[in-house]
Amino acid sequence: MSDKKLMIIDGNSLLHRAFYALPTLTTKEGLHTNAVYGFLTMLYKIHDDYNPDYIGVAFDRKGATFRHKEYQEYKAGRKKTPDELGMQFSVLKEVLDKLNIFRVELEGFEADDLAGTLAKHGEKNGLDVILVTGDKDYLQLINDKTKVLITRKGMTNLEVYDEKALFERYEVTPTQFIDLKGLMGDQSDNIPGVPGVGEKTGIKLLKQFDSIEGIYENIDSISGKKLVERLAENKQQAFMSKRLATIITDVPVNINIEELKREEPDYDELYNLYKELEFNSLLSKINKGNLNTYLESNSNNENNLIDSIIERIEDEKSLDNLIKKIRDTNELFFKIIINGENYLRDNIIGIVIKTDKEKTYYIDIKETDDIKHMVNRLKEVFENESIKKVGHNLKEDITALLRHDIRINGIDFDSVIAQYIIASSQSDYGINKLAEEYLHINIDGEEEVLGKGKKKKSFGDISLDDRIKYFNNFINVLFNIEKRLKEIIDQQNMHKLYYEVELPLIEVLANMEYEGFTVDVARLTELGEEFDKRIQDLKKNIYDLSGEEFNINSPKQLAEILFEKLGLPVIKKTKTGYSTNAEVLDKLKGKHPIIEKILEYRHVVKIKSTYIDGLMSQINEKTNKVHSSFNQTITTTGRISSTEPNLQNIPIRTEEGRKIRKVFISRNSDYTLVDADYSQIELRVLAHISDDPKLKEAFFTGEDIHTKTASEVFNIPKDEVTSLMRSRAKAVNFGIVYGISDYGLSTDLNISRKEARKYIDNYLSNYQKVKEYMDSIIKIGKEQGYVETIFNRRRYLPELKSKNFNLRSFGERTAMNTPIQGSAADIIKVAMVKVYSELKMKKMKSKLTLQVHDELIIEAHKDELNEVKELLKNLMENAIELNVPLKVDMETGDSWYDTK
DNA sequence: TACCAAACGTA
DNA sequence: GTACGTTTGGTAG
Repeated sequence: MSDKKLMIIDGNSLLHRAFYALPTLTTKEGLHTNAVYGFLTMLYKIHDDYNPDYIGVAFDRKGATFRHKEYQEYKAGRKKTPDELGMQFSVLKEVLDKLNIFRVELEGFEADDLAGTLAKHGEKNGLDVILVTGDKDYLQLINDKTKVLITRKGMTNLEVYDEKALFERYEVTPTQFIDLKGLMGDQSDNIPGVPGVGEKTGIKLLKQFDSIEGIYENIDSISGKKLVERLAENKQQAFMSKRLATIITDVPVNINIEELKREEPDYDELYNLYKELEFNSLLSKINKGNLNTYLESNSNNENNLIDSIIERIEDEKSLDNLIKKIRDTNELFFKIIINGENYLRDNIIGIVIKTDKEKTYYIDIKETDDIKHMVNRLKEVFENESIKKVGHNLKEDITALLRHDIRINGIDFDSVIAQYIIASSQSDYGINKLAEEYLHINIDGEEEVLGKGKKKKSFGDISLDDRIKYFNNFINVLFNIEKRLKEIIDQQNMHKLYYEVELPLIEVLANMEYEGFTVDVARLTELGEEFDKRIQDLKKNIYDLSGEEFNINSPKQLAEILFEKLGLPVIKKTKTGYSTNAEVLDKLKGKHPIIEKILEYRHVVKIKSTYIDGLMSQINEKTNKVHSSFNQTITTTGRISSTEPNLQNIPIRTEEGRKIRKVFISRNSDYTLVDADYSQIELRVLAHISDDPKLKEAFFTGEDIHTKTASEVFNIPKDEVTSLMRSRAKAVNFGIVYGISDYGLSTDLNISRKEARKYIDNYLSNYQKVKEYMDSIIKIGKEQGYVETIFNRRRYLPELKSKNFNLRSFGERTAMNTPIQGSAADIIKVAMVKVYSELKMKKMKSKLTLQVHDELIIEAHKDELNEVKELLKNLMENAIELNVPLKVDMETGDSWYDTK
């Protein structure tokens, strides 16, 4: 076995190299980090390549060294270290400290002397020494125990020098390398050497006479008159140069080699530091092991991390024992595992459970009988209110269990929902992401285990061992992050938001998904045929008018017809070509009869493809229902989103589109639909937040808000407001809610920017406290880095500090809009929770079916209709108390179309 | 196959 | 000007 390895790095040399090798890199605070980043990249690489047992980094100490005493001009004329590099030294040292890597510097000595001394220490202790530097002087330190790595450009390119490599390159021994430099000199250190002697002559002389001493002893036998003359003239200089070039290997420094022993980094602090330095690509380097390695190496720390023995539950007895244990601890961390993605459709194939830190339990479920049996045995546990349930995406587990007639009680924590309210802009809340952020470990996520895209596998497709490994990590991470997430939630005043809004909402959404929305399939089919006919007619019409057949769905082909073949004027361009959107086509109306046909075609095709065909493909054939997913963690503002199908964008604005709503019906004739929507909720929220007396007044008197706004903005009595004025005022109100800009309003209303500015100024001078709100929220957002809703839901807005005008302006608009949109979202969520609880408590048959941002739809049993209408209106209007009343309009009908 | 841009539906 | 999701065509791999 080879000897243990000591790696010594010249910190100064490598940081310099890295600085000049890499382009400028700064954090958003403006801290330069390119050299540190380059250094670390190289460090990780050589560390991986050589895996040293001991490691140390040497630095120069500012000020004079013994070399300056010998020769005042030493290193004179060197360019001053640029500030951008200078500042990075302390950063690097901080990182090294977190990495637990030994570093040394000493007054009066340079990094190479310290490195040389450490190298000798190492050799004496029987270690193989590896010196890492960008400085060729180190080559003199080579011997059979010691080699030198010299960086070339690109930082991670290294030349390895041992005695053999050195001789091949310079034809000298390591000691002769000092003599060579004494003769040649070194411009960068301002070492003079012997003028006229360069590498070639130097090597020739040393081959012949071995050393500078040898050369001068035999100076008479050297051929070349000029050369001899120069050598004689500069004898003293040559010897001095040799002394300057000699690396000191006995620096009086008291170091025990054991201090250099490789240790584990301070994971948490290192993680935070890398985050601060924005070294995101290095985060994964912090720990490459799997969870168990991490848990073992940290088993003593205060997080009280657990090991992860896995017990498979395969018989009645062990299941009984497990259930007993769960009753004892009163805590159930779990995940239901299904064979697919859809918890409403795909079957359960396993359950992973953790109830204390000792063990992970895995229940493998092979057949349908097993599901019934195993799941039913656990039913009492799941339904027991006093056993706290902790999960990761609990909506999935709730729906899966609903299918087995189990209603989970005692929901205590969901890590996905927690992380969402902590960081609503995040797009991936996978367990591996949480593991990385809170435990600083890398585990394989779902994508690593199952793949993605078309080739994505199901959990049933991978081996049981792999499945257990994944879910063992999964449940251990969940077990270990819960406390920390709860702390953050409390710290950020989001306790109420989490425990009274988001957490109870999970069950509400799960039930909405489970119940679904019934579709009148026959009617949908009929509509499809109708639309199909119209599409065919329009197609023919368009081909006739254009003189050729083309793909009307292709904006590219359509543009070619319109703007090249028919020569219509180009109104707008997209980044890939001509714009053909509805706005453009609208302006082309009247210039050619084809335009209107295309607009109509587009509209009809949209409805057919998205809302007829799209909807049709989502219907459960047995029940005629669609079960949309209501996602609680997508939007940055706190709204819910809906997918597969998206029931939140079913057409309403045109009669054509609105017809789609006729196919959304109640499950049977015992039920009917009740649709309740908040009137002007966002403007009411604005009135509340800004406390503007004029705006509030409108909501107390019940007058038409847009008419009122028009009379303010245009400074005329209300009864003189025309419909054009009202519609413009309506646009102003929208603009206010969206975070007004003259540019936006001008394009919306098709007026000049100046005119739009005038409207806005008029508005804001009438509603002064609204203006104060808009100004202050931007300021607050900039100062604290985030804005909040009335339930302290946060959205971070780094854009507010951007130097880019467009980005900063966007930040300002979202700062204005998010508290409004987000608070409205908070309010309707509270209403949903209250309505759901009320229906549940009263054991009513009516079901909450859909939410569309400011609107709730209930499928009401006809026997309960009046009660439902009353509680719905009541709970929505009194969901929370604002400075202004909340108003709800309500309609009943046999289809969604009829609830208008 | 995978991903993007354009277009368009909602609050 | 805010916040979303789906369909389509077109292109890059």
